Amino acid sequence: MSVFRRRVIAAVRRIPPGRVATYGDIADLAGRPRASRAVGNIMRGCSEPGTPCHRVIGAGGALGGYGGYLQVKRELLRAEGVEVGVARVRGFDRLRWRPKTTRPAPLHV
DNA sequence: GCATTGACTAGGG
DNA sequence: GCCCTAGCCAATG
Repeated sequence: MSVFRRRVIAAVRRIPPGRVATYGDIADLAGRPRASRAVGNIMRGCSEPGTPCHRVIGAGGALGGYGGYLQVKRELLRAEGVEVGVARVRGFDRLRWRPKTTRPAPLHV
């Protein structure tokens, strides 16, 4: 267990329900803005329990890989109120979790 | 300890 | 608007 890894997990757990964050965002929270790939590598298989890895998506609203669990990920996001297309998150820019701004709710649709 | 891989990102064609 | 290439970082073999 590396420090970076635990920080990544902590960042993911900080994502509020109904919100999503990109690997780059998680990496930034972990202190490595360019470690987006490493973030995905760490979450390989969602090692840590209680970690809403389904809220972690790719840049531009792309769900990313997630193997065959892509369907599950989409269902989980939809269950939280996040509209997900075939392979893209709708309103991603609105639902994107911003730790610095921490918007409680999306403004003007 | 070195080399390869991987749920990625941004830029160019 | 989609596909390919280059870059970056950590984990794994």
